[in-house]
Parts: sequence; structure tokens; C-alpha cells
Amino acid sequence: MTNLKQLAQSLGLSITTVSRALDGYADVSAATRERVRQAAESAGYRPNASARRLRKQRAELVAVTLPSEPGHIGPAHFLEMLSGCAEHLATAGLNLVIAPVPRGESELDMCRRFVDGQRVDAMLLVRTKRRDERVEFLQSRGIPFVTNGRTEAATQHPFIDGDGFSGFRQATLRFHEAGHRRIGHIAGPQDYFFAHERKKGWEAAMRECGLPVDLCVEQAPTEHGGYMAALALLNQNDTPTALVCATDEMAIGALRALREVDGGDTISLVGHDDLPIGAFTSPALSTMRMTGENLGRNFASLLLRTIAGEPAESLQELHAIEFIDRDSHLRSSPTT
Amino acid sequence: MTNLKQLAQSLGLSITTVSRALDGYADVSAATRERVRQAAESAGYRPNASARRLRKQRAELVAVTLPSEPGHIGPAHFLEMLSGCAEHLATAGLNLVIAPVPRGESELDMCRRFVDGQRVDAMLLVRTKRRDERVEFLQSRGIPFVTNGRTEAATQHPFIDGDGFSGFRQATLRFHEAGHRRIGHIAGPQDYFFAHERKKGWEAAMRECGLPVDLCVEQAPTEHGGYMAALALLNQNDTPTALVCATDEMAIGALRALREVDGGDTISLVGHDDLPIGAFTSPALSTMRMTGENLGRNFASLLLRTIAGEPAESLQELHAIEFIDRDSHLRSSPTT
DNA sequence: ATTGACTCCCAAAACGTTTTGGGTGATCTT
DNA sequence: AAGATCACCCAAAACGTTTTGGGAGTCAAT
Repeated sequence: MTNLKQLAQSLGLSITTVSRALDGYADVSAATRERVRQAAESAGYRPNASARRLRKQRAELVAVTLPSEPGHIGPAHFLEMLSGCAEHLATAGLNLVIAPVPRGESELDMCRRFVDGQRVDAMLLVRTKRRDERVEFLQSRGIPFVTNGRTEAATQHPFIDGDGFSGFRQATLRFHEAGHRRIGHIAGPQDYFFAHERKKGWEAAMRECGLPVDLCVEQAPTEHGGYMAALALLNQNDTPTALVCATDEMAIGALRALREVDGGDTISLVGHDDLPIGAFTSPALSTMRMTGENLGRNFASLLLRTIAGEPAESLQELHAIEFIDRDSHLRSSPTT
Repeated sequence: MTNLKQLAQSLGLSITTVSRALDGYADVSAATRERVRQAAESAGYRPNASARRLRKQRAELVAVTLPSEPGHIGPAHFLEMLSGCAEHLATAGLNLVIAPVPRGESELDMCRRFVDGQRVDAMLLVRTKRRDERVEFLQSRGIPFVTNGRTEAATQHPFIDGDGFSGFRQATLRFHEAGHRRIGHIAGPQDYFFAHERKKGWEAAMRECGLPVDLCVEQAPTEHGGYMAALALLNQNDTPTALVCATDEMAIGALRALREVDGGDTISLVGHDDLPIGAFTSPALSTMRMTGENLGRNFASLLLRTIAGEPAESLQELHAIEFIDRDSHLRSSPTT
């Protein structure tokens, strides 16, 4: 609406002085500065974002692309995390936006649009794949970014991730200690890093215990995927007595399959993510989650430091996993 | 990266011609146009977004602010809807972003930032309140916007909404026809339009049936809220035999309360939103939802027409509600 | 009276586009 | 052959900011 030019005119000052007054430069007198501030305030002046971006050559924007396929973003946590992230980015003058991927376009296309149009200063990537083309692209362009989840990229990059391997290994060992011998795994798509890592954790524990690693079904990381996977496992000769599920959503789907097939109180089960809804399922879902408070602040801080040019190696956070024991992990004493 | 200037130089053309060639103007020869296109392609040229926005005086951007309080956005549907919306906006050259509200800031502040910084051409509002300050602000600024949900604003504005009143009235009448007499309502916060509307629907049906409207508790639109509300209703002398819940999330919370208090198979219950997870609860959640395919396209279309200046009155869609009958709505034959 | 330091201010350039308002030849009309 | 039409191209202005590189005036020191 109101311009710097209009503002300057109404004050009888030059554009330069008004601009510098508002930016708090010392080379404009305190009196003038205050006068300008008042005028700007009462005129409701906001600098035109495009003009300032064009001039400053920075977008003051960080974007995160939002995968369109459903499953496993843990929306509740995710949104809370993003609010926290936005709050801390704001203190550095950066805005955060989430860009939903239009149908018919890929996440990579979106990254391209943002980066090549110089719309963003940095990006946040979620749901990383083991070989992630978004990561490769951003690395080739030299745009700062932080991922939620690791990748197998040759070049290091900043990330925050939970130690899914250890988490799933531990979870499996806990079942073993409780007497379970037929422990199954409901796995997510193995091109996702997290899903692969979690499966490896389960496998490692099984091998340590001298147990076969055949009770595993891979499915989409959704309730329906978990449901289908559980059905498949229950239709085998040798059904599992315990299930380690890649995500809470899959675990919730599995829960339904268990109810349908055997009444639902003989098989133990654990998920991952600590979705709020887990506390309200029947049985209440035992689960696990990445430790750490205020992840959003961490992401913001990593982003800022990445933008500042710190080396990727010092910007990698691997968080331990903690268990949240509710009811579903001790449904039965296994009859071996 | 590459400029129009660099591109022009490398081609031995003027900036003007290159720009016009890429925009497909007829006053540049087909041969030149093709040559420019090739060069732009191979140089990976993308126009600088800020520069173009500054010049064209339009942001080519539509934003939706994302409420930071949890509950009732129906993330799954919501995200799918946004993808569809983004797809159709893209055909008009518009981008869609979701802006999470930083902690410590209000949704209204965000709107201000977007609008007064001329960052957006239009906005999409979700989770409208009966008296919604965002709506009032956008109306005062004359910025095009569409809401998901109605308001009680004095001036008309474009919206898409489900007819919650009729839906909840019908749902209540269905319970009545099935023999229920003590039909409770778990209500959402009454400053939300949808929550108020749904409660009025339940009330209307109760009055039509000559039943008292006292079995109602208001709570936060989350699982926990539903849980608390159901507990409160079950601790009365005259417990309900059926519950109409404002949202699926509340219904899922209520489900847990029912299980804890009476084993969970004596009280019937219905929610609203058709969250995917409803198919996997125990019992499977009966629910309802707004009719209509591809809501995203509708939103996009309304936005475009609003921007084009069509009057608000012709841009209001009130959709009927359809029932999705699963198991939870017929848990028992009520013993009156 | 000059010099230097200091305070307060400003004109103009620059960021990368799009658009305005022609300009230059070639071809067609009469 | 003069005028009109057409096809193709371009210089310059404009969008609204920030930043550069001073300029004008005042005051103190020499």
C-alpha cells in the first residue's frame, strides 16, 4: 500500500533517510528516526517483500516440501515441530513455508522451482530416501538444507534423525527377553532410509538371538499397509507372537488385523512415532520416539548454521530412541 | 543463476526480445523464439521470482495459514485437498504455500505479514470462527480469500463448507429412530463455526423429538477432549445410550472412555470427518463427511474466481453431508 | 582562516524482470 | 515511386527497496 516514496514525501525526507531510519542506522538523528517510526507505524507501512528480496538478493524464506503420498509424517508432532522452527527462524528474519506438492509434480520439481527461481535461502527436507534425488539436487546447486532423516548420499549433509536401528534392535531384544521367539517385523518401503534402518535393527537383534529373519513383510507406511502386512504374517504356518512395526500408523492397522483374526489379545506389538492417537487405541499402543525437546528449535538452529556456512559434519544430530510403554507390547505371555 | 541479461548477451539479442520470446509473444519470429527457448533450456534459466513479482505487481502466490493448535484439520484429507488445490492453481500460474504460525504469533499476525508485505495475491482460511478476525482483516484490506467453513461475518465472503447442521440433525434423528432416547452430544469449542453448527443440529433434532438438550459437554476438538467429555457424560446419573461427536478425533477419545467405563459395547457413537484411521479403530468408527469429489479443485476454482472479481454471493458452496456407516453407531439396542 | 572530525542527510545506482512506445527494413498497394 | 502495412526487434522506464559514495553544515583545534 504505502511506499517508502510516499512516506518520504509526507515527511519531507528522502527515501534513503526513511529507509535508514527504519533500519535503525546511526547516521540518522534520534529525533528523525523517531518521527519516521511514528509515521510508518500510523501509515501501517510494510516494506514490499519482493522489492527488498530483489535488492538484498536473499529470499528470507525457508521452504519444506510436503510429500503428497500419505503416511508417516506424524502430522501432529510434525506441525508442532514446524511451529517451533518457524518461531526460531523468525528471530533471524526468516519465514518458513510448507509447500504441498501439486498432483502431477514431483518433490524434486518443487525443489527446482524454489531454488532456481531464487525463492528460498534454504530448504528443509522430510521423509528422506536412502538415495534421495532432492538431496543430490540441492547439493549440486549448493543451496543450504537440513534433512529430517539421514540418507546414503556420498557427500555429508546436515540432518536430524532418530537412531532407528538401535531403537528397533532394542525393541526386538525386549520382546526376546520377555520370552518371545517368533518376533515379526512390519516394514516400511525400503527405499526410505528410516524404514531400512528400522528393519536392519530388527534383523540385527534377531540374528544376535539366533532367530530366523523370515517373519517380515514390507508395506506402505499407512494403516492399510500395516493391516495388510499383519494379515499376511498371520496367514503363515508359524505366526508371530510379537510384532515390531515400522510406524504407529502401521501398528494401528496391524491392531485391527489382529482383532479380526484372533480376537486381538494374544499378540504383542510396538510401533514408532508416538502419534497422539496411540494413547486412545485399544489396546493403547506401545511405541517409541526420538528423544529431545523442542526439535523445531534444533532444526532452525541447524538451518541457520548451515546458511552461515558451517561444515555439514558438525551439523548432524542423531538422537536416541525412548520407549513409551503402554499396553500393546504385553498382550500375552508367549507359549513357546 | 543465469540472468535474462546473460542469456541475451550470449544470444546476441536484447533483453526485451529474450523476455518476449520466452513469454511466447507473436512479435518475435518463430525461429528466434525457438533459438531462445533452446538456450534458456540448456542454461537452466528460471526467471527471478522477486524481480518478476516486483514488476508484475502480483505475488503469484496463495497462502493458507496453518493453525498451531492441534485438532480437527483432518490432516489426511486436508493434505490431499491441498495437493489438488495446488495442482489447479498451478495451471493459472499460482503457487500455494502453507504457513505454519510461529509460536508467539497469531494467525492474524501472519495474515498481516503476508498481505501488507504484498507477498500473496489471495489467501485460504481454514478452521473459521463464528466471528473471525482474519476474515474481518482480509475484508478490510480487500484481499481475495476463500474460507473452509462459514462465519457470521456481516459481509458475504466465498466459502466451501459442509452442512453440519443438517448432518448432525440427521445423525441424531437416526439414533432416535433406532430407539435411542438419551442421545448425548460431545461438542467442540463453540467459537468455531463448525462446532456451533453441529451442536445446533443436534439440539434441533432433540427438540423435534421432544427430548431434553442437557446431555452435552463442550471440549477441545482432540482425542483428549473427546475422552474427557465422554467421561463427564458417563458420570452423570442418566447416562446417554448414544453419542454424536463433533469430530472423529473426539469420537476416538470418547471410544476409549467408553471402554474404560463400561467395556465399550453398550453405547453407540458417531463422529465427523471420515479420518482414515476411523476404519481401524475398535469398533470401526461410524462417521460422516462433506460430499463432493476433489474439493481441492473447488477451492482453487473459487480462489481464481474471487481474484477475478466475481461477487462473493456466487462463490459459496454448501455441501450435503453423507454418512459412512461402520460399526460404532449400532453397538446396542437401547433398553429404554 | 584553514583543516579535520563529526553529524545528519541525500542523489543515484543497483537488483532482474516486464512493458511501453517506438524503430528499421522489407513487402505490398495504388 | 510514394505510401501503407507488416514482421521483427530494441532502448528505456518502471516496480520498491537497499546501499554506495558522497555533500552540506557545525564545531573544535590549529
